[in-house]
Amino acid sequence: MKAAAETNMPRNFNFAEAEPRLYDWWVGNGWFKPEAAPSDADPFVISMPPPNVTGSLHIGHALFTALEDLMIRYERMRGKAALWLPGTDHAGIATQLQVEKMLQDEGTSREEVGYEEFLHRTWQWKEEQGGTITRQLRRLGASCDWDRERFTLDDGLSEAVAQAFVTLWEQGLIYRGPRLVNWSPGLQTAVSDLEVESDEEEVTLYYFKYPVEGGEYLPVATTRPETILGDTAVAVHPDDERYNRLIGKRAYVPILEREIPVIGDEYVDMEFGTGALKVTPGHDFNDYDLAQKHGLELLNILNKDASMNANAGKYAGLDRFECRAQLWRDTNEAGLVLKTEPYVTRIPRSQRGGEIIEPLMSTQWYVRIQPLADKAIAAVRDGRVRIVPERFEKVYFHWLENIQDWCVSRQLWWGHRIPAWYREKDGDPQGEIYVGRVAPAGDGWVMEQDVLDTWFSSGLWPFSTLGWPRETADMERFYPTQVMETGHDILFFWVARMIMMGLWFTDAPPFHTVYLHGLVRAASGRKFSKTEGNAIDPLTVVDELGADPLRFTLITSGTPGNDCHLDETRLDHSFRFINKIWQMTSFINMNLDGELALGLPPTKDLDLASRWILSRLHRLIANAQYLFDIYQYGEAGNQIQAFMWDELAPFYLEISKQALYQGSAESKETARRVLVHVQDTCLRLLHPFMPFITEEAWRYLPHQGDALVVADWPVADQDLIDDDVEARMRAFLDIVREIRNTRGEFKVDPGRRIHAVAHANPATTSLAENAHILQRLCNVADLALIPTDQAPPQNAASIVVGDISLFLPLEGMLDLEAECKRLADEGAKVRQQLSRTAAMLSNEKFVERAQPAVVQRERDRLADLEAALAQIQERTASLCE
RNA sequence: GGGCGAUUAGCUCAAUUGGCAGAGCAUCCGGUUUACACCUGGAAGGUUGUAAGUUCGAGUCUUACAUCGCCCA
Repeated sequence: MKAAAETNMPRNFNFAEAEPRLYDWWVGNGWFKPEAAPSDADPFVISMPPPNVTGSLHIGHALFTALEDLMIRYERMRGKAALWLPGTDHAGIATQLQVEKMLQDEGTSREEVGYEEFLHRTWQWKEEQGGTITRQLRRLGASCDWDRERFTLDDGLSEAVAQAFVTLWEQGLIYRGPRLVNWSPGLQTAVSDLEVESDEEEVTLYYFKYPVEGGEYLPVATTRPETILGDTAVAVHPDDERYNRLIGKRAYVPILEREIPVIGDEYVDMEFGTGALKVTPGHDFNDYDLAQKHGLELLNILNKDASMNANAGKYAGLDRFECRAQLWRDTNEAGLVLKTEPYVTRIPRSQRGGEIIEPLMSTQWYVRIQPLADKAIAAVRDGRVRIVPERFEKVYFHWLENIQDWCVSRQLWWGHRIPAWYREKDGDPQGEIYVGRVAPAGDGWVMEQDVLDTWFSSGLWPFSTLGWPRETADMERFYPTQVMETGHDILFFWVARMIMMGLWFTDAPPFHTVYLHGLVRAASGRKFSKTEGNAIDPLTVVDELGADPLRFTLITSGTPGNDCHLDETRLDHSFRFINKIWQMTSFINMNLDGELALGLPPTKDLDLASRWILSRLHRLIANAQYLFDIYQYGEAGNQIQAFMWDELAPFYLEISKQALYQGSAESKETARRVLVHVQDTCLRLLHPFMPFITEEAWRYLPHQGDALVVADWPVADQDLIDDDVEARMRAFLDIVREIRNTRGEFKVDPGRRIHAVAHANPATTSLAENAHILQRLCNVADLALIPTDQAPPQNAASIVVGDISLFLPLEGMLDLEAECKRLADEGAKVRQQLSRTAAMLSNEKFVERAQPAVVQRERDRLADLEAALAQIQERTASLCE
């Protein structure tokens, strides 16, 4: 099989021109679709964790895109029917806020325009603005099957959500009822535990007297004085001798003078604060539990906007913080204030918006999650689902084992409306509840206003996107999927819920592997944020450097699961690597001559350097494969880069010039075939990392097949891996480095050709046969072999590497004194290494217990060092004594 | 309070079952030799956070401690 490459390769890679062109070409040929593979190919599926439809690309998106695209492109090249299914989620709160802001700018509001119009406007917004992020993913080269793109509010996915909800209801796993929830006063909706972030903040701790009957009082401390108004008990520890005589007596809520009991409970920590605890069951989760236990009254003092309600007496109507200030002044006037002091505690804030969340009684829908969690625990426990890195399994177990029922209702308009209807019964407008896919027959039914948590639909994503609950061909072929790749920060939000829902509804784990990446931070270690101005904008990088450097840098900058501090200088380096790849390809391309036979010549026809580079290459393939198998993509990328930049380019390409410029027709042909094989293989290995440059460069190498994107992934040929060849070549390259150093030391003009002389032995003979290596790499014109009994030239520098000893006649340049010092230094270095190696080998336990290969390696080294030392000593004797 | 991670060159990070600690950037010295100045030859830079332990051998395994970060309560 022969093939010719395209000619007239441009001097540089024009990424700005090539990236969109190649992307359209790939899409146009349908190569991103699983149907591009044979119909009997094994599927490999990743469902993209759907980015927020309101979002625009940030560095975290770029990282997940780089990683998922890498996996997909790799498996595609391995012949799988690769499907990367993209989409976005409707992001209930975020989207609603976006549209509400728009309405506000127009001088109107959600309430004013009404439900129907609001939804209309939101869909309109989604159609116009919602494609931003997916357009941006394309710029990164994401090889998604866009024909299968989904949105969580699509008809099909909405059907899946309704189906799931109704099923859970029928199974008795959904209930509705009044509970204390995390309430967002600004958004006026309940949010789940996961959407609340509690960080330590400096606040004030207020100490005051709680009046108790008989003129006594209990000292109590609180960070939220306004909640005093909702107190329904004061608690002390039964063993607390300071206070326990007061248990059973009546206390009086300050200002309101409402009567409440003093109770005893071991829950109270005697050491903490004053040792007495005010109990506010309506606005504190712990107090709520305590109240349940003691049958205490539950009092709500807040309106939905966190202003005080009628239960707050004269404070009704005040904002919660105004009330706090006012009440404290009044308490002071009443002579009940003890003191205030600064205090650090965790304040619950909304993940979106940052306002302080209030525990508030309200009626919500809940999923009884434990049965689902149990299945999800078992699936990871028994290995049906594997989490990479493994340590996150502990985090996963801990969360699922302590999981609370999931509040799934949200008081929003944008989202999946809960498929429930109410009808008046016995005077209660919600006396009768119906849950089902369609409205119940009969009059008087009113549909539930609340929508479901966005994450409820995300949990169904791996299968709802494939058509579930319908039995579609995609569902049949592509489910379960293979890998879920996402950030470790959303292990609970997405991954755990997907596993729970997947197991529950499809009886299969939705994927067999969870790969978690870390967070990308600025080099300073701070989290990226626009306000701090330390954000690296991926689109700016793509504009300036192209998508490939960004992708390569992101993947090679860290290790799985660990956060990484992105260093911008690495972006420049990756950019230069791309130029390097281009120039290497260009060199090969310009040395082609029409059609070239593909594949390698027989090994016996290859010279040492060619066998060396092929051995190195196939060792690299084997290493890369190993690293891919254990998800160490970053290290694989670094190794490929190191091979190309540090071995292929500076050594083999240079050496091959001998054949290309001065060789026979056969040796030219051989060199071309080796070069093309090596470069072609490197481009294949790099394609999942850097799709654009590799695809474009590949056109300029003779090849078979339509495109690199659908070319075969390299497989290591063990027969080409040759330890002896590598060892010999390594010695020769050491010689080269020594000669370069020596030339530098004696200030030999780099352009000046020099000669070398050596005593003939098998090693030097081999080197003499490969003298073109010395010519090309250190400008040594020839290597003359002399009989061992002939004295070497005196005015010469000595190069000693193992059993090879070379003399460089440097008449007029050699400084005898300097040369003797050099020899002495060299001798000292060798002696030092020699003593270290000798010490190891004289350790009986080492020889006895270390792996034989390790011992042998040390023995070989000892022999080499001894030979080198002998040469140095001999030379020193003849030259310097 | 519980759990997890990190601590390696000035900075950002690597290091495949334990086997002579590496790279990029920065620094210093040198090169416009026909693939590449988006290049290239060389140099310097380390008690791998501390202290013990296991082992012939520890950045890697064990224990304790310190500092930083994250998650959960």
